[in-house]
Amino acid sequence: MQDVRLTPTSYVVLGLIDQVGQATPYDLKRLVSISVGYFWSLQHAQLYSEPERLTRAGYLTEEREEGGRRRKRYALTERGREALAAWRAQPPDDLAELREPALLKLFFGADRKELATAQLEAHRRRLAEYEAVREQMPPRTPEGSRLTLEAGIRHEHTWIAFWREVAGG
Amino acid sequence: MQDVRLTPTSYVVLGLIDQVGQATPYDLKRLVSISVGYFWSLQHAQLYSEPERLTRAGYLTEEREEGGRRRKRYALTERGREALAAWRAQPPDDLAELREPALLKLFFGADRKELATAQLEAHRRRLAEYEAVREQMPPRTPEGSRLTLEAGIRHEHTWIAFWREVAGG
DNA sequence: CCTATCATGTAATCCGTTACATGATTAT
DNA sequence: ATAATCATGTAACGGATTACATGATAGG
Repeated sequence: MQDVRLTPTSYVVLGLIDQVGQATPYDLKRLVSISVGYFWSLQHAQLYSEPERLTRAGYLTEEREEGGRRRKRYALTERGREALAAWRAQPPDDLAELREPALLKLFFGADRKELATAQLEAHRRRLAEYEAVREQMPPRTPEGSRLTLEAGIRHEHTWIAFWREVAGG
Repeated sequence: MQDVRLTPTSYVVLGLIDQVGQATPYDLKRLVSISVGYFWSLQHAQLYSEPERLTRAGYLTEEREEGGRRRKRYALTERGREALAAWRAQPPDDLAELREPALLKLFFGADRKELATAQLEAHRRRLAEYEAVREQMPPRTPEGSRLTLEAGIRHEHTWIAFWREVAGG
């Protein structure tokens, strides 16, 4: 059993498997795309390699389906559950940075009007998607989903106001 | 001369060298820390490796100081200037994701009150820093700096409002 | 039927982070 | 003087992205 560093990716995998009990990499892919993927997306290839890593380190068990596609199906071990709980209870790490490519362009002298117009449209589209998701949220959606989506929506509003001013100035 | 993919890191290096004419890795480190570093920070080691990469691909020239520390000093080539201009003119890539670790914790069931309190304090501190920078901005600061800082400040406000409600609900 | 897209997975590459180092200044 | 921090750089590692592959399903 080998030591690995637990990254945010690790906790996404652990957290999702915790929510659903067990999952194949493809299950994880779909789960990510309808949940945390809105603010923290992952490449599908990582949903194959990351569970392997976590299994090597004793956080997950792996069992292969007999016959058919012989999928690998993962579940939490006790160690995995503990790691997840410890992470949840820890004070959060450093704050995220904006890391917005468009801001880099703005900083390095791109045409403001053009840039702002393109950004405005992209953010409006994204806001519309988020709002559509919110409308269709079933009644008993967990608070975590609801709140993270809410955070996303607010940031979209902030971006829209920002780029509108940049475009208009 | 070797092909390399140009990443955001590449454009930070190209953009900064474009602004100052020429720079050593250590110059770049300081430049980043007082400019784009507020929303797009880089490890100092990358400011050694990235210019090498860019030089291998013909975007920069490298010359070594004689004597002393024999620092490497980089400057843009024509190809580098063109690449930077092309990037500036391109429509922006995909929008950034929030990728906020605290949101992951919220999503996966961390204690809302505790989490929100910690985040509130961290964001308040960061907002104060940004505002201090804004106060001390010299008169003729380029619009790019001013606007990107403004974007940062607004997002901090958004976060503060969000976490305040999460804490209060 | 044939083609496009979805489902599912592995392998290779490489950028970014972390660890390691050491000479020069500054502070006490 | 000595410790601490700044200045400056290299090397190793590993997580994340990209490329490569192929069987299944659905649409036209």
